[in-house]
Amino acid sequence: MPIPYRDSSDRLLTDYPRPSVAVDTAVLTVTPEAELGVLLVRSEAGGWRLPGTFLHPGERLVDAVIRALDVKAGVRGLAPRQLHVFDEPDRDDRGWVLSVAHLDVVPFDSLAQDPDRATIVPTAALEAWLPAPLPYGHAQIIAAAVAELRAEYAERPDPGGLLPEPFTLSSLRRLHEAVASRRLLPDSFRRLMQPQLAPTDDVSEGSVGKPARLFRRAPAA
Amino acid sequence: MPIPYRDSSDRLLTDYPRPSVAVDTAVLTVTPEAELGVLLVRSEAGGWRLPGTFLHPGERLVDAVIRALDVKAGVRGLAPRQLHVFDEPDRDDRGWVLSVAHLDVVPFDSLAQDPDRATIVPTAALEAWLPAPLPYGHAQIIAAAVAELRAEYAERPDPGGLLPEPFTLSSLRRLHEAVASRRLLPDSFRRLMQPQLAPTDDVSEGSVGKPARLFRRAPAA
DNA sequence: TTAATAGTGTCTGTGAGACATTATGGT
DNA sequence: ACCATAATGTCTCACAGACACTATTAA
Repeated sequence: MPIPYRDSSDRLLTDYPRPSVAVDTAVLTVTPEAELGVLLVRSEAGGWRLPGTFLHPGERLVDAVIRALDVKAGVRGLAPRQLHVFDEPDRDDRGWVLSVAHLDVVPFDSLAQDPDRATIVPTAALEAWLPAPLPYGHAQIIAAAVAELRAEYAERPDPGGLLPEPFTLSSLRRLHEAVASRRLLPDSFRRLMQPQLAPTDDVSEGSVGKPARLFRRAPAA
Repeated sequence: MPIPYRDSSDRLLTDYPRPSVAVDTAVLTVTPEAELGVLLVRSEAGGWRLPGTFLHPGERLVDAVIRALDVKAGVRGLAPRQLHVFDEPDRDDRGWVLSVAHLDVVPFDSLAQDPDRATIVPTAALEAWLPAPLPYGHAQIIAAAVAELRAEYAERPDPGGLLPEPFTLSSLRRLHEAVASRRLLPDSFRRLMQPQLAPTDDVSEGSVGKPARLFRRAPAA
């Protein structure tokens, strides 16, 4: 129960109108075609938008993100990160709505898509793919999410856990190249990442060329 | 006027209780003693806290920050940056309150302090200085603000505009040392910062030793 | 045997760190 | 003349980039 409280204007806290608070999430993944993609769902208006929902009473933002992805896109098992609050008063025609943008990373195979409800769009070709611009500044959110993801992948091996273990350095590098959407130097990549990986005694098999050693993500640091 | 809208649970948007949204700001500065300090104001309960306020209807978060600093601490002329949303449901005993943490940087001389209302506390000695822990997770906010400020000062010369122009490389380095709270190597500092500064034809005077060239912050990049 | 890929060794250029040397003011 | 500080020159070491060379498998 709120405790009565007067601010500097001597109005009760509960007197003020309050904004609705929504969460919108850019779910990023790497497609089998090695492209960085984002999950979009159909909006009520018929177009496409990022999955989102309104925050329920007493709910954590993270829990609202997980709930929205489960209900709207059938996605589970996530670790969302907060990006930014979008607060333009006129950004949403449903009223005064603040949106807290989030980023999440999910393996492509975990995104069992119902094509009528959800789809994965390559971030590089977002505008060309969409019939109409995304509402509510969602394009800004995707841009911020991609920038954040690239910053994380530039430092650590697959922090989003997109690659099933064990994996080779080559497959890890191809994943990172998809995230960065540019070629990475094999030498520099190996020097940066190999110390952060746990080696196994196994090697890859079934392909031409010398079999590659298999690694797992590092146990400690 | 909000447009009626039914979500997946078939409840009207306006049916849901909404959270109060507050802004809390860590105003950082460097004191004449070359310490990194944060502005605290007296709370209604008698202790100390970060200056903050509730978001008014239709107001931008940035404007709420500026209003709070003006009203509660007499500070003007700011460029706040958003840091993070704190959403623990029980963090505020006045009810369901989300707090959007902000960072701002202000020259020490612009903080005309009324000692009964506001004070500057060295961030390094925060816990030792305070009679009681800060409420509402404000210590977390300060830690995040200091980390963000240090990241910015590691890259660019005085992005917060704390130093009056023109200035010498030595005084700029002493400022950056105060922000980082560690010694910086003069050689590396000069090599990183001098290309980002605009030289003037003047030199410092009135001190012992060879006069130093004076610089201004870079015009472009 | 050849093609293809994995993995290693090594050369080079750049830049950080360290420090010596010169420049130029005040005392 | 001497001291203090600014400014410059240069040596060394670490590392990124580049590339040659070896290793190991499938076809």
